[in-house]
Amino acid sequence: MAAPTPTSAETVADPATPAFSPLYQQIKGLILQSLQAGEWKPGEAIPSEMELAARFRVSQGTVRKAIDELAAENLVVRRQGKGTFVSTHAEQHVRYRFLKLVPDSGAPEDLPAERKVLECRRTRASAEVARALQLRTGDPVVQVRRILSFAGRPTILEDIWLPGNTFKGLTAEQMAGHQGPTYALFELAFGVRMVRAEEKIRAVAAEEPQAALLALKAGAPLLSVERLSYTYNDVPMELRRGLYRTDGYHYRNELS
Amino acid sequence: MAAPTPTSAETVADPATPAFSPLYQQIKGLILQSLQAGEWKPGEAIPSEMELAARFRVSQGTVRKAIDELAAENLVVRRQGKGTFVSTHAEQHVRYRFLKLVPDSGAPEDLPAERKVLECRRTRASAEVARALQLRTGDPVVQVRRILSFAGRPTILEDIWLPGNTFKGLTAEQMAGHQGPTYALFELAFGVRMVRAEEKIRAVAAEEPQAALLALKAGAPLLSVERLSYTYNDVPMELRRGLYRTDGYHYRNELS
DNA sequence: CAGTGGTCTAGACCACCAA
DNA sequence: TGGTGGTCTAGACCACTGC
Repeated sequence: MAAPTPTSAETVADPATPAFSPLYQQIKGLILQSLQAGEWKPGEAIPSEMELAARFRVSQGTVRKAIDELAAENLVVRRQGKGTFVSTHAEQHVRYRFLKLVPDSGAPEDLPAERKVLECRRTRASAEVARALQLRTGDPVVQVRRILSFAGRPTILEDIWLPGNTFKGLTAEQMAGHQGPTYALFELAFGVRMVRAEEKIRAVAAEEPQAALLALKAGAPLLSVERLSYTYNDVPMELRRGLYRTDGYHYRNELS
Repeated sequence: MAAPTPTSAETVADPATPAFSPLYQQIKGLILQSLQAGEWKPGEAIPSEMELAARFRVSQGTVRKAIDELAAENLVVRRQGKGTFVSTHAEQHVRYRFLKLVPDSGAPEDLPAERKVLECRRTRASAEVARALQLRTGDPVVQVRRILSFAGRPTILEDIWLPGNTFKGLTAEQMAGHQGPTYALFELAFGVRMVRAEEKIRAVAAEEPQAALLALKAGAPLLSVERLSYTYNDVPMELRRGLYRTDGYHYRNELS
């Protein structure tokens, strides 16, 4: 910008933005819009800081601070000398970004989670599922039930609910056959990027239908992990309820 | 610094720092040293950015970036118009910084955790405890066992192990009688600030001695939360093993 | 080598807070 | 009112990457 009025909103390229907030926040918002509009696909590079600075008519430092925040939220990844890239669940250095279950014996290793899809069908949202996914009760949803095995042993029994409209046409074959994390499949096949998630964790006793699937006796303690995943703009896009065996594995968390 | 050699280490005030890293990282290290040396106590303000810039002979922007990182790690808290303050577990806006158990029914509320100390004694480190706390087997440790009750119901049974030398003289009366979080007591009485922690979470079945203390039948599922807390410099200072009831409460976690 | 992100500076001004 | 953190700029140089 030419005139020294850094805090005024109107100086920004896109006049539709009404916010009165720091310039870098507005820039962040604009980049975010391009991100969710799909202007740059997951794994691709976004324009360089200089380009963005020119596009938005602000200094490089301001763009930099905007991207800093996006990087802190794991929406983009910076690579020195190369550029800034849209985050993706594929080719993530940590194979499973949202899975915090690790073997008791040190390193997460490769965890070549074998997937077995038990069920994948269109159904209607229960009241509980509807509330979580911000749908109406009875709206179409896709439900998937599967078992993940580590080192040949069934370890996680998972139920997944997805909004039926967005995930129209998801098949058991896709869920079973794809490479890499399931969230990578969602990116490629449905253009849905899970950006953050909240988990509610409880200890529960295995009940009979599930216990058998995990090769356990009824009553055995299991970790119940209920995960609600969000895309951009805090839109919930997936509800997951996992039952984790924690003999030999544990859920690892870092606090600060 | 006068000459434009920003990346060289020797230009920094304290010549003892050998690192070859960005200037702001070195500054961060120096502030960190003052922090752990107790130059500023928890809750107190650290010098202003301008003062620190003058002390270290760098620009305000460089100090700023150093403090940014410290703030991101929750070691200090910035308050616009007032200053930057050393973090403390007392007067934390979230009463319990490391406790992620919340009631199923929405708001964390006040959670007036009633504490009942069952045991507080000096003993010797088992192999397992010694390994976690980086002591030798048989070294003196203080062990505390207590029950936390929420809304009058015993909910958490906790065993705590602390290095005996640092926590010499910790009494059951202190553990029971202090105001606010236990970590605030540790700051005040022993000058130990817990800065980050790692947790390993498992589902276990309640065994007999513990089940009774939590008013449960043996075999009931419990969340086992093993927490290793660190002070500055990644020195482990506390091992905690909690058994959480998760009927009515859950462990809440955010992923990104 | 050119292009990218990363660091550092110096100076201006803003927003907030307390006396 | 003066001091604090917060924002923004413009320009210089460094470190890494790939051609």
